[in-house]
Amino acid sequence: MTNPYLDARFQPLSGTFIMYYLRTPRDNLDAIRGQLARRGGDVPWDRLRTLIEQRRTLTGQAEQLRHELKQGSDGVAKLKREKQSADACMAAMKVIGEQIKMIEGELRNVEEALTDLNLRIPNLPHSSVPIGKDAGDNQEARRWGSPPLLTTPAKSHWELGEDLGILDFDRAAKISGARFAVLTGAGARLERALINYMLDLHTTQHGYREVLPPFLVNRTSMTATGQLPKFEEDLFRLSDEDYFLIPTAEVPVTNLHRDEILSESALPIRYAAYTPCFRREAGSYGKDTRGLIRLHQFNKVELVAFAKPDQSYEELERLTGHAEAILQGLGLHYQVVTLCTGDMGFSAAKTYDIEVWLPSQSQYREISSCSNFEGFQARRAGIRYKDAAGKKGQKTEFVHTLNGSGLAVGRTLVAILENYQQPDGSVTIPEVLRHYMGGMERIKKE
RNA sequence: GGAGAGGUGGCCGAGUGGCCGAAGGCAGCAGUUUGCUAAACUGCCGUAGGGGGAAACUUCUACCGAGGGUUCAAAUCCCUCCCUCUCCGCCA
Repeated sequence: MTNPYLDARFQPLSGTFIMYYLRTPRDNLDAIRGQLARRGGDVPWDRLRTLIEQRRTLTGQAEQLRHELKQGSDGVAKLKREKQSADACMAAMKVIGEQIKMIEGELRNVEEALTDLNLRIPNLPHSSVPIGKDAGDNQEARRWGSPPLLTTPAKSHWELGEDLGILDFDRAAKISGARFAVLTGAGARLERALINYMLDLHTTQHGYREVLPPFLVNRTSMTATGQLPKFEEDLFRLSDEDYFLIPTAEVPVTNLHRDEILSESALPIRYAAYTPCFRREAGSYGKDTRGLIRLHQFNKVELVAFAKPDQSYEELERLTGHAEAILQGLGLHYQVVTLCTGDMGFSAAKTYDIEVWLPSQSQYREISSCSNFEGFQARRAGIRYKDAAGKKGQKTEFVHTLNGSGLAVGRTLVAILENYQQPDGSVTIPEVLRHYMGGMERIKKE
């Protein structure tokens, strides 16, 4: 049995990951089982338990034998130095060596099975997360602003955009296919203005360091943040190389510190990154087929944070607030909801979604998702921290990782078109964006 | 794509089969000393897992890019892969 996630073509996941992950379930398998039951899902607990037992037994045997081998080999060296015959000892050690190989073979099989299984177990929800089975059980946390007062029936963003000549879906379909869009003229510039506005606000007002990462990443990175092994069908992958197009900047940016030990004084570390995002959208046939809401490629400014465990929930509130600040600056009405256990993503311990008001649909649509992953990604990625001074007794611990969209740029553009539409079909540009638009105040038909 | 050189602890850098978890140096930490931030000296100073101990600590195992192999014994020998650097080609 081969495990592609430990494939030697790429850096395998660190030993740290494997050991920790195997250990936790053993210590409190039942507690974890209980917590996990709240999010539904299926974990083969008996098989897990058996594998853990097997691993423990085999590891003990292997260590004992290796110890004997080491002693014996040292004995051989000593005998040879004293010009005595070591043949008997060498023969005995050869037997032990063979036993070790056998046991290590079994151990490898058990560890691969265990690793693969562990990688497919979702994160435990935080105690403050409401229990529920789907989006209907999410809880509204707060609302900001109010819907715009439109004097005419609200047009959809694709009608507005196509009428204004700034959105072109037909040509996008010709060049690429369904679920792609072309922005032109003031539309392209508005998208770029939004990216700049968001990055500028986060880097100058909110304390984030800007990052421009690769958009293609390897399998190990995808596994570390939790997209793999379970969700490969959601990703675009190159056929000739084992590279994946990132579905979010969370992947490259979180992996920035993979297999590193950060100094405690450096925390929290905050990054803001603009990247395009690529998603297969498998299984979403028929949903949001028109417009910019659900595309195979879209732009996003992502916020990523690494925090000490005792500060990560404070950080989640702060990060969510930073995403909200963008919407407030743009004057867009939104609500924040706390996702219930059944609606949360695989890797998250707690998630807030920010949903912006879309007049044409008379509903709130997700524009940001802010999550605390606690140690889930950090364990998979081997991201730890330690006191800078390296004082005695200072334990290296896993950091908590967080991230959130700040914001999804395409959907923000949608919200602006729809919320700022005028009776004549033009669109007013929010104040804060005007200097990024060369002073333009309104998008009119060209 | 072609040719070559390399990957050792936070960093630099020794180490071509056993006495090597790894010399030495730098940085860091603790302390001593000199009437000041500078210097000298001494000690400590990787990660993970298991056992023992209240703890300081101790003991076992693994790790010298990754994986496999040879051997009683591998940082050291062999194979595969990944990565980095230099030169040529190509290209933004």
